[in-house]
Parts: sequence; structure tokens; C-alpha cells
Amino acid sequence: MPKGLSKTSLSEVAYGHLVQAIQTGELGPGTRMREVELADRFGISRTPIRDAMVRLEAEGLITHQPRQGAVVRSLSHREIMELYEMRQVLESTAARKASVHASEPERNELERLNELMLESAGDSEKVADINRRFHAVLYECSHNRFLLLALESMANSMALLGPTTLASAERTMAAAHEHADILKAVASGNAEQAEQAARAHIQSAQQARLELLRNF
Amino acid sequence: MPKGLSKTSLSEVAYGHLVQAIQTGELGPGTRMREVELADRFGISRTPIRDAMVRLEAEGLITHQPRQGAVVRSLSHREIMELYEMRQVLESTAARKASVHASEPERNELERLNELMLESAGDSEKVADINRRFHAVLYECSHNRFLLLALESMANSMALLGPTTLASAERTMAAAHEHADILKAVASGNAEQAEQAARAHIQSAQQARLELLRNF
DNA sequence: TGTTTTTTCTTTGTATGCAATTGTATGCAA
DNA sequence: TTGCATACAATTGCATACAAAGAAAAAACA
Repeated sequence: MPKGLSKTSLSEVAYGHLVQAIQTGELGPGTRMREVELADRFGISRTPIRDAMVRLEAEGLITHQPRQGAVVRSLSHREIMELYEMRQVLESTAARKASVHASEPERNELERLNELMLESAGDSEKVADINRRFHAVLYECSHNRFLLLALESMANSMALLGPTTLASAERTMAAAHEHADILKAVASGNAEQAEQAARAHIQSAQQARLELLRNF
Repeated sequence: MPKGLSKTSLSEVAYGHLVQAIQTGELGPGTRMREVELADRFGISRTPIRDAMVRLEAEGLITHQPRQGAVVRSLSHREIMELYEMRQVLESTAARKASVHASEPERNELERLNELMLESAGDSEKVADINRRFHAVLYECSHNRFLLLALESMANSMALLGPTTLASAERTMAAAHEHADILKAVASGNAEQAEQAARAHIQSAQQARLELLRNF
């Protein structure tokens, strides 16, 4: 055993692993999650696994029927639309709040991430990661803890959708452009415009998602 | 041990008890929650208590420092304002969606609950309960599972605020009136108006909350 | 007396065992 | 073959035991 002065609990480690596994598709929607199996895989006992799974269920990433085990939630077409509806509401609100509350370092960080994303166009894995971080920072900028909580939970749910919509370089460039629109509005403190730009961004992401679903 | 007629899991029972205890103020903000103590109180073991607590933490009702136990979250003035901001966003969205998706039985149920609330003016406990149910039904009317999840979590967080703002008969009547405005807009399918009415309702609730805080 | 160190004690984090329940396979009868 | 009952196996829900980390208390020291 590495002389790990493990600061974080195994429950959190397990939670992180599971979220990642769901994000990468290693645990795709519909997959049955057996406690012992996961415990073995991570080399820990069932208890922290259970903790992580309870949390995942509270966030809606997995469903859990009593005495019947948990499965990674599988979203119907309708639910996917509902998720994007919700995302539109939350992201546009975040952008609005950010336009009021974002600090200059935060705005700079957003600029930098967006440039980085544009530069990485083509490497879809990297782009997806930077995109996630961009949105995460934007969420923080809202400076509203309850909104943040809901946004993070929603972002996790997005993992249920599978591959990113930012695979193509064109879509990446379009997204970066939309991000820039949001940033411009945020920087100028124009709440209305920021909200609209975020709304437009999510709508276009939804559009891209639908195209992806059509050609699967 | 009584013959297990337990239909729902003990974890859920514990979760329900804890939420209720927080709502009634039995477990007020800042209260330290010891696992063994709660387990003894409910006559069960620590495991289902832990499950419930993990869930409560995911919802933001309790905070949990590693190796140091959990405490019922205590909201600063700023956080209370943030909570109402968030509530305004979510409730107005719910009303908007309800104006599109609510079925006739649902609308009738809302009407009935609102009448019942008005009739109960004076009995603040009963009013608060009916009010909760009114809002819960409105949430369902949105027919968006992700929005619903966020709303339920938010409603639980409201429990952290302590006593209801609907103690006085006047405030109850005002609230019922505001509810009626929402219902009218929902019934006529006017999304914009429904959203505005809900926003106004939450603003007025926030106002009442501030007054309550001032005189404590 | 005040401060630092050591010790004890409480409480959580984790592992594991047991019992209950559900899904599944097998056998029997129609 | 199909429907149904019964037995078996897999898997979770819960309880409990143990270990480790912090907090509190006690002791030692300046």
C-alpha cells in the first residue's frame, strides 16, 4: 500500500470513479451496478460504494429499486429534451448572475479557457474537458450556492448522454464563438444579453445533440 | 424484533424522519448530528442513518466535515437571499411549464388546495402544510423530471429557514391570492403571465421572510 | 500559573457477516 | 409446449465489529 496520507475518504474516491466511469461510458446507461463487483474493482469494501451510490441516486444519475439493485439511468428522448430545457434555465440564470457578480480574475479565466478550447479544436477529448471546465467556472461566477449545486448536479446528468457534441472542429468553433458572446455580455455587465447568449448556446448544443442522436 | 412489515427501506424512513425533524426545528441549524444518537432514537443501526445523511448532504441540507461529523446547515443572511433567488428562478419556470403541460385534474387539485388553504387561515401549522402540498403539486405540473428534482431539493432547503411566513391570517390570504393569480395564468395557458405571477409570489414571500427575520 | 505534551475517549470511516428478498432455474402437470 | 409452483442462487439491506482520526482531558513541565 502506498504510504497514502489519504485526505479524502474512500466514499468520495468511489464517487469520483463512478462519475468518471459514467462519463466515459465505461458504465453506460442501463448497466447494472453490483456492489460487490464495484467494490472488488476498486479494491475496497461495499460500504463506501454504497455511500457513493446513494449520492448518485440523489443526483439522479442512477436509479435504485429496493432489493433489486441500481442501474445507470437511461434517458428517453423526452427526458433528454427535459434535461436541455432545464439546462437552458440554469445556464442562462448563471450567465445573468455572472454578469453581475463575476470578478475580473474569473472573467480572465473564462477568456483563457475559451481560447484554449479553440486552440484544441480537433482533439475532441481535450475540447470536451476544457468545455466542462469553462462551464464549471461560469457556474462559480454566479456566486449563488444553491444555483451552483443544481448546476453541478445537472452537469453530472449530462454525462448520461454519452459522447460529446464537440467532436467536429466546426462545432467546437461555433461553441467557442457562442462562449465569446456570453463572455462579452458578462464583461459588459449586460444581464439580459448574457442570459440570451447562454440560452442561445444551450439551444445550439441541443440542436447538435439531436443531430448526433439522429445519426447514431 | 417486530416482524418486518417494512415496505419502505429503513434508509428512506430515516431520511423522512430527519427531513421532518429539520422542518419542525427539532433539529435546528447548527445542531450536531451524531450517528449513534440518531440510530438509537429511531431504534435502527447506523447504516441506514448514514445513507440518509449522505443524501441530505447531497441536497445541501447538512454539511459534513470528514472525521468530524455532520451539522444541520445554517444559512447566512446572504445565503437566504440566494435561496430565494434560486426559488424565484425555479418556481417561475415551473409555473411556465405548468401553463403548458398541466392536466385538468392537476389544475383542479391546485384549485382545491388553494381553497383549503384559505379556509384554514389562522391555523398556521395546517396552512404551512397545505401550502407545501400546493407547491409540490405545481412542481409536478411542470412535467420535467430534472426541474422537479431541483425543486424538491430546494423545497427541502427551505426547511432550514425555520418557522413559516404564513403565520398571520393576512399573509395567508395574500399568499392564497397570489396562488390564484398563478392558477389563472396556468389555466389560460399564458406562460408569460404564469411565470410573472410565480415570480411575484416568491418575491412577496421573500419580503415576508425578511420581515420575520427582522423581528426575531 | 500557564503552556505543552501525553493519554484517554468519543465519533466517524470501513469492513464484513447474516438474514431477507427477488430473480431464475428446475420439475411437474395440463 | 406452456403455465405454474417450488427450490436455489445471487444480491441487497441492515447490523455490528474494528480501526483510525480528532477532541477533550489529564499530566508533566517551565
